[in-house]
Amino acid sequence: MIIVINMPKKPFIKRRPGACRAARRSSRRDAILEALISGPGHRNAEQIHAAARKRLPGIGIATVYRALKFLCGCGKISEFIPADGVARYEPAGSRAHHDHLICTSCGSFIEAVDPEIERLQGRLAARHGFKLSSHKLEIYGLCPGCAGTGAARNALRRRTRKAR
Amino acid sequence: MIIVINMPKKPFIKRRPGACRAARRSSRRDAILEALISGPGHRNAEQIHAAARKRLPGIGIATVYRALKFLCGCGKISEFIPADGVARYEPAGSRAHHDHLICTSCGSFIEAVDPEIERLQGRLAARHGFKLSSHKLEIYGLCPGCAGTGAARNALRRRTRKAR
DNA sequence: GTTCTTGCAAAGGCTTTGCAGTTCT
DNA sequence: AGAACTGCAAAGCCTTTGCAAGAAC
Repeated sequence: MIIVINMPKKPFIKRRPGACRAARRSSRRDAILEALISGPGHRNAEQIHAAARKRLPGIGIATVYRALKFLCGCGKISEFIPADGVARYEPAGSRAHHDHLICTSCGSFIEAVDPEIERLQGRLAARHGFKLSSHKLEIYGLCPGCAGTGAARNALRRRTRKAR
Repeated sequence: MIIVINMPKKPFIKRRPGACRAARRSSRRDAILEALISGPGHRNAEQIHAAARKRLPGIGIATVYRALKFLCGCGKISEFIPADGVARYEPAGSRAHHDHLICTSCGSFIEAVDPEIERLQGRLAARHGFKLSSHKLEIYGLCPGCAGTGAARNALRRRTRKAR
């Protein structure tokens, strides 16, 4: 698979006249971004490292961390840090913004979004004089699979139907 | 200041018949909880350690971490982990649930809550078959003080007035 | 006396950084 | 050639854990 990566051709950070800090194309970053795009979302640095290693066996973990930071800075990927404190990454742009439903039993993530909540967040920020730039909503609970008894599942199903 | 701490008198975790794991009263936990209650919210373990040290100079950082975990388990305090990955703590119960507006410039936290957002979160969870147990909403942006130019501040003020 | 708590130091997990060599422009 | 990128190992940070000593019940 070939992925158009569209790295910045122009310097993306200027520090001082002498040091231009132009970003260069690099096979490692390509491999990392490819690995990120072609695999499942919500993976941590270690998992992305493992995936990138399949493409470029010698790639080091430090390079992965540096690339992830770089790609975040470029806006090509986005970082998200759940309650366990371990950063997860996912491609940005390719998918719309979403929040996360996180199962406290099996650890799985579900992506979800509610336009009305999004809107109300803006209102809440404005109400406190905040200039909103981003937000993170994480909902913890039990996923349908872990919710337990059949009774509980049925109750859930009923509520779900109603909400839709 | 004297604070009624109301530690569990009964065992709060049972492991096996022999080992009862009853929680015992301890001056360290008292000091840590007092420090937490009497100071500002949203402090990390290190800051709480410093505050507790003023009451009990010899107290160790490990004890602080253990006490914070214990107090979370008791439900006396609540933990919250923002995007920097460093846990913050605040007394629970004394104040209602709230979300956080976090300034990306000066790092300050503002507590806020929107009942409608709370309600919609329940709906969103139900829609995906999730049995909601808790949630975390963090809104990142610029606080009024950091919002920059007077023009930006005025714009904010205008929007704020409107939202109210 | 048994069980829980504590301080210290060591270790743990995740992430960043220093450095010397390599690659890109 | 100059500047950025890389791998490795070491260090950093926050947090947890092992252990022997102390305190509570």
